[in-house]
Amino acid sequence: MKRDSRLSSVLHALLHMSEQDGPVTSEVLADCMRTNPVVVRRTMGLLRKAGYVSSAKGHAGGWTISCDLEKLTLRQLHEALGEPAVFAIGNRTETPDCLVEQSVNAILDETFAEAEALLLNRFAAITLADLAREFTSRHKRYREG
Amino acid sequence: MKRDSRLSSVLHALLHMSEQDGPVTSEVLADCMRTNPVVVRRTMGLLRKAGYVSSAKGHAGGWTISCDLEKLTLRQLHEALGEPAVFAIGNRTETPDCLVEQSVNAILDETFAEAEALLLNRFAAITLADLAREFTSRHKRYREG
DNA sequence: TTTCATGTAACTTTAGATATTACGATTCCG
DNA sequence: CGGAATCGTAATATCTAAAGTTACATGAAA
Repeated sequence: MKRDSRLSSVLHALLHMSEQDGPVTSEVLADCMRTNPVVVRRTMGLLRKAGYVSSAKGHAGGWTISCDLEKLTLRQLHEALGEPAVFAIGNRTETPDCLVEQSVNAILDETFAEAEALLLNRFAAITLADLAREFTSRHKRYREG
Repeated sequence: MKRDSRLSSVLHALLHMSEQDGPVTSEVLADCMRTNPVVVRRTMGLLRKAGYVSSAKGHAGGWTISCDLEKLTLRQLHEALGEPAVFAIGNRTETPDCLVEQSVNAILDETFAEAEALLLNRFAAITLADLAREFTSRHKRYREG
């Protein structure tokens, strides 16, 4: 399976936007993320629907953050992206007739659910502002050698 | 992405084998798992390399469990399968030049690593014998209505 | 009214899992 | 021995979901 990298993408985009005064165009974001403007619009469009960014057409148009980065969490972004499947491992059949397979599914489902809950809780505890601070300190270390 | 369902498959296969006296052929396993005998051989072959099952050719050949199910854990099976990627979500680029993306990757990697560690610890705590008992009680409930 | 943007549908490409085909090697039975 | 049963495995095809691309419509600003 190809991995879904949209969460990673939007984090990258939001941080770049947060360092910018005016709106940032899809083309600029696409360039810095080495992808296509249409892909950027598609993905950022989901964040717009959730109210985290806004977009403007025409001259001096582009994307702008429209929420408080101290309050925006990775979990909210994951939800805005439609809560894509977290795991690349799963059951062969979701509703098997075979009782053996039902037992296997039951145990695996329970285990994956626990791990997913942990992940989502961690996501809920990380704000974009946290990420911005992590970047600032990384950038400082980089400048200092 | 298509999810990797081999762990689920081998658990299913091993439980069926454990209820059988003699060896079980790839064809029988394939039938009950609704897949192809070649797929069964390919996957079971990995367990054979790890020493958990053995295979015999010719008449009355097939697959046999060659370890103690009380000691065989889901984690060992996951390892025998080559430790496939656990997550369907990931970084856009693994070694980005962009410092912003490096920060994003660092935080995501850390978070995914925690969730993966939890999952693997849970896997290490579940034996095939546990699964067999879960099946027995499920089967009992089923027979009783 | 031209240019710069987004919005979005339709289609193509790509990566990875799974399935299939084909054939070789080995073992057992008669 | 000869044939059927069975695994071993390489090569190829299929399927699925993510990502990329093309095309064109819409709207805003100079």
